[in-house]
Amino acid sequence: MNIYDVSEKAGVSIATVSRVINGNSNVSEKTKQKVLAVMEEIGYTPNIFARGLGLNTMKTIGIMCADSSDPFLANAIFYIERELRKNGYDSFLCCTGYELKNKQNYLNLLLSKRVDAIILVGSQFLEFNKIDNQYIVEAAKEIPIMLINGHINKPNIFCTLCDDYQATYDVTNQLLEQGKKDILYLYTSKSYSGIQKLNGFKDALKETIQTINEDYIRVCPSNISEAKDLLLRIYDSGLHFDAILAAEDILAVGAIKFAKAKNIKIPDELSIIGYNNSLLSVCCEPELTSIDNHVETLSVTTVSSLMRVLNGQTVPNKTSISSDLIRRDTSNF
Amino acid sequence: MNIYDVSEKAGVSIATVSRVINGNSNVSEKTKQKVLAVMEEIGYTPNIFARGLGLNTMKTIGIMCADSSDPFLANAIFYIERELRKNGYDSFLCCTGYELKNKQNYLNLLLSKRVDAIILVGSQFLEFNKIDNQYIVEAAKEIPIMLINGHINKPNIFCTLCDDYQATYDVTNQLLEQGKKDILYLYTSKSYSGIQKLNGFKDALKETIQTINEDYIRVCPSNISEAKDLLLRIYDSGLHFDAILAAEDILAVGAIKFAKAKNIKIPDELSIIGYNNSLLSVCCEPELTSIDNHVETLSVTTVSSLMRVLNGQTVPNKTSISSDLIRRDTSNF
DNA sequence: TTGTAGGCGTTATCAG
DNA sequence: CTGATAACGCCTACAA
Repeated sequence: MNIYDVSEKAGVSIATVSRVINGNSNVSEKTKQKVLAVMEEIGYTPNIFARGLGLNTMKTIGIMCADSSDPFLANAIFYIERELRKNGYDSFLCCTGYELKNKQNYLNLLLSKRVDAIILVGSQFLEFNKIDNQYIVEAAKEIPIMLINGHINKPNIFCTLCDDYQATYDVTNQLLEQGKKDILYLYTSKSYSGIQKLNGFKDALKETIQTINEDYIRVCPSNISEAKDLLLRIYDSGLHFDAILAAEDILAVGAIKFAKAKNIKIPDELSIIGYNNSLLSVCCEPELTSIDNHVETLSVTTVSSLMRVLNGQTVPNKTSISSDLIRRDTSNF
Repeated sequence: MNIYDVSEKAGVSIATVSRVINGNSNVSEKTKQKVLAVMEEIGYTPNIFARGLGLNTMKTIGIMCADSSDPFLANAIFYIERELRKNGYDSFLCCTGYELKNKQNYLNLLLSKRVDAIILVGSQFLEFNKIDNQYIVEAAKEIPIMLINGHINKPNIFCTLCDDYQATYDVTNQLLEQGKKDILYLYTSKSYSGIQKLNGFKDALKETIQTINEDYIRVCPSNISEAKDLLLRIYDSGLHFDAILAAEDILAVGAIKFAKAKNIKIPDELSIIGYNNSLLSVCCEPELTSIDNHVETLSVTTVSSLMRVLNGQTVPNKTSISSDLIRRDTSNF
């Protein structure tokens, strides 16, 4: 079942068969049909390795994400994969986890598999320490690297991101306008977009209140009950807060659970804002006001940029998309 | 940067270099070190295509799932990918969507990529009509096919599944023992496991009540508000029910929303049971009693079976895992 | 329009 | 322990 078998059965040379396969050059309609018929008959499929060997491409894109069970990432993967396939590309998926060492290993692995490009999904790939991102810059010397929700301004790296800074900046201002005085900010990591979100919050605060009390800025693992417990502790410590801005929906759900436990009225006594507008936000009670960062648009844009890159067209280093606030029942606006 | 460059620099033949790469045969420690040093120096990486061409394997497994944004499937993918990598295998991911035609296309595509095996994740791959599954049987003539939550008894197909029948059978009995008389069953599809679940429910009912009223068995799209609306309509039509058994957590969440809307007390007036024990089940209020089908175990078992298959060991056609009921606040048990 | 032959980078089988 | 050399299956000049 290789090209020789086909050529023999069809009574032509392998070159002709190859031409037919690739819809290339000029082959007479008659021989073309004959070859096609034979291929159909013996169920021939081109060997991808042999093909790749000569062409050095497999029409395959590597996708890296920290954790495909994270709803945001899972959605992104779904859309990316779909778009890629529309363009005739397949994808290799790597779930790297959160450790730098593993991220580096997986990236090298992808490189060694000779993928045509790599998409890094999620800001988890931007380390706080710039030197730790060097491995990405190095990889970009070989193949294009696409970043979703991260930014590195280096050759052959292309970033698509949601304007997280503006999103938290705006919503914080809305909260302040409502008369909320003590906004608690909950986040899970100081990834690239984590920092953007935090800065948006801080800057809005600075403009109105001038000072920032670091007690109102808290880290928390990405887990409902941990978030609830943390808030319980903060509450019992006597710190007063009348709004919670969470960098992830799951933390906001934890906040709702906390309010239930303490019989605090949402949204009058406590407003809660989530981030990602994920399934969780309509699952909880009351339903969560959440910032929608447009995963689908982010994914589609990334892939279409990539296609342009692969076609040798020029693409900007950074493409930014604005986010929207989806109003539900945990806020007064 | 190929094997010739290395051999030249190291002053040995390519055969020796190849031996070093593969940690094969006997190479003198001295030459080995020399070769290793050169490889390091010029940053040599073996070309996977050339390797694949000779070996006709790429140490790569194809994974197919209908929709990676489905929480259950996303989790499964995460675990499978992790286990595969532990065993030195990479994975190709395909999100096929729900149409048969696409499933067939993707499977062929995977086949043409020369993957070493294919894992079909989720019972969405078992069509109601047996003939429609023939494409899977055909594929199994080429490479091993692993099924998660589906069953086909044919050569080279290996199935790992959760005992969904027993799960719904047991929980229905528990509901009946609690004195619940009118249990509404909500499901999204008559996939393989969909049928198992439904049969478990029906059989438990038959044993106790003898007759089954088909009005109590309803299809519903996998969507919170659609589930809620459907229940609202059923309720308004005057049909009485005091328990809801949902084939998916998301439908159960819709049921909770319905109860809230109508001010029905959970669990006393209405018990609700979900399925999958997903993140949703702890996100809603009250938290959902749900059947845990052990995604992780399912995934781990599948991969370890696959490894045995690839090593030529014998593996049973079917491996079944029991599920557990996770008791939370929407039931009285 | 068609065929021949060389090359892509490895691995494996022989000899030495 | 090491080195030639023949596959592996396809693509693509170049020739006819």
